[in-house]
Amino acid sequence: MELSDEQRAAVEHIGPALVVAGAGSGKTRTLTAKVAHLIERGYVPERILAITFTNKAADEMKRRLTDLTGLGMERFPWVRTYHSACFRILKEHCRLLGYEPPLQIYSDYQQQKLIKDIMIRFDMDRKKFYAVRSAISSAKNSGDPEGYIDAHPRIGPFRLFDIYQAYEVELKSRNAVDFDNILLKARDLLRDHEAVRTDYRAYFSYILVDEYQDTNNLQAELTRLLLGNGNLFCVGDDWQAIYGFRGSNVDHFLGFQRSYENASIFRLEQNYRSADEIVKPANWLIKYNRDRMDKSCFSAHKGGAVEVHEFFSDEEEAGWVADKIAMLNRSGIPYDQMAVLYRTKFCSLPFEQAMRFSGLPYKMLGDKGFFERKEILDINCYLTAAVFPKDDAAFERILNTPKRGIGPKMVEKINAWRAPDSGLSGAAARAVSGKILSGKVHKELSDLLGLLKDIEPMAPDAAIREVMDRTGYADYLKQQARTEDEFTARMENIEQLMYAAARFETVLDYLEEAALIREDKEDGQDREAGVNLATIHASKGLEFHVVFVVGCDENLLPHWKSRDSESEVQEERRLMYVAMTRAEKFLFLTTADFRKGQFSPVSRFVTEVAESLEQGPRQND
DNA sequence: GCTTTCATGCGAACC
DNA sequence: GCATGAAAGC
Repeated sequence: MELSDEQRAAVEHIGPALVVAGAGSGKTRTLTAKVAHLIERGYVPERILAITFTNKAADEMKRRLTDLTGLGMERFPWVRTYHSACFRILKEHCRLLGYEPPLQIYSDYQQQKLIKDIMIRFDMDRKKFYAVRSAISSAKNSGDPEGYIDAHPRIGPFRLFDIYQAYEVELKSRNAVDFDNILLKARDLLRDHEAVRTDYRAYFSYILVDEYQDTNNLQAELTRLLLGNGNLFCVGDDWQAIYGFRGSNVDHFLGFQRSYENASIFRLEQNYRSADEIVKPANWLIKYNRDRMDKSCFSAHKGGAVEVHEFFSDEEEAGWVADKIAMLNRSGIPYDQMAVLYRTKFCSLPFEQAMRFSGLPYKMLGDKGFFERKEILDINCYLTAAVFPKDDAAFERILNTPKRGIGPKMVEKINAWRAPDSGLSGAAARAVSGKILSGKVHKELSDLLGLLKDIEPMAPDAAIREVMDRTGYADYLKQQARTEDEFTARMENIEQLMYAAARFETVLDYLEEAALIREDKEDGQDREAGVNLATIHASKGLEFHVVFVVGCDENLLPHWKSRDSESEVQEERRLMYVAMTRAEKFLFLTTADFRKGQFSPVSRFVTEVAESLEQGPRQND
């Protein structure tokens, strides 16, 4: 593999190191080369822990490693996300923390349901749901829930401590962990059980972490707990830290040398992606941030351009962007090499409309994850209910999906039959054997319970097929779908699910994997080429020939909620930086005076960028 | 008459 | 996707 001198120096260094890698500097390439290099030097691949930000990135890295080393994918069992690696560790030793295997992962759906139940118990306004969920999550990801709760004791008149505790007690009694608990409990395990810690420390010969700038407190602590010999290699770019809102803490990156004495710092400053005309104004912009490492990014590519355009309304802005895209496409740039990036999801609407109006193909990146789609959620709830009889959320969902004439009142009635320590499905079983229900409901319920019993020991793909056949799920989808296309798409999703599930031997194995994969979308091969519409967050790590950063209004980017805090404004500026550096050749920054019924001046970031454009050699039209 | 289903409007930050 | 109220079904 060809490497620059800077990349090579980082790859060949052994011992604690931080690689400060600018946008487009070949970060992933360096990381992969590093693992390959270690293997060449005799490190055992199975004992290398390489943490990636997403499952997709983990798969991509394994694929590259396979190409590079000739070893099979299975030789890299510890190329994983933090969540995936921690669950593996936690599962192994969960008895030490008082769990009874199998340990269940509560994904968003179950977590939501549980929090809502608890809020009803506390008689809280359901509008506070987001506040409750995010408080619980922040408390955990801070690494010190008690400390967090002391600092944020109340949600309205309610004590966060009481809600938090009620939620944790429920989770524990169901042998379940939510996503944040995967990290929190793994931390507790490694911190409090020396023997376990010593084992893992001895086992891992090298730890590598990608996107280290977006590490949260818990993840930083876990890294330290797992590190035995000081062989730590972290890669990232503090200028691109954009997940502070969900607990990421860039201080771990900035303070790396303080945390790891005698750590070496490597800088990758050459941008191989963007033209210098784009790199320069992006550098200029980021200089307005106070908290950042110094780095002088440059590019050897010339011939790019940055333009700023101001419009009266968002419709006008969107119309212009669509026209420009059509024009650029006529000049030979393929649609999928162009992207429209915006700060918040709702901004996409006028752009979608303009694209449709002009008949241009487009696709939305970071759309609903595969596992959050209704049909996938339904099927997975069937499997979950079969394997985890105590999972009320899953059972309640399938109880009346497809419609069986069992509504909320009937659920109440069934619930009255609940025995201590049994779930809703247990209550249903008692109601059936007690023969207290009307003919139709009795039959429907006993059929459902029979189905769950039958699929429990099956292979996952066979279980899915069985659910489809015996519930008439396809008919239900057909009747629900508004268009024929929607029906076909949903059925194709289920086909794909069956295909993916066939890789696993048991339903339990399959569910564990499915729960850990949240963000993976359908894979791109069968998607038609089109202009990419995405939030800036969703565009991280991607690159396009042409980029439009739209909605550069002072109330939108920076987001109005962030304006009062210096550190949040800095994060917004990094967001702008990420957006700009997605572009290879042409970058358009656009703004509208009037959007969604409100007036807003031009973003301060545009003003900052414009300063550098005036100094540069190139005039904008 | 009670329960479920259907129809409609409203709002959703980033994951 | 959720809340609401009207229509349909047991």
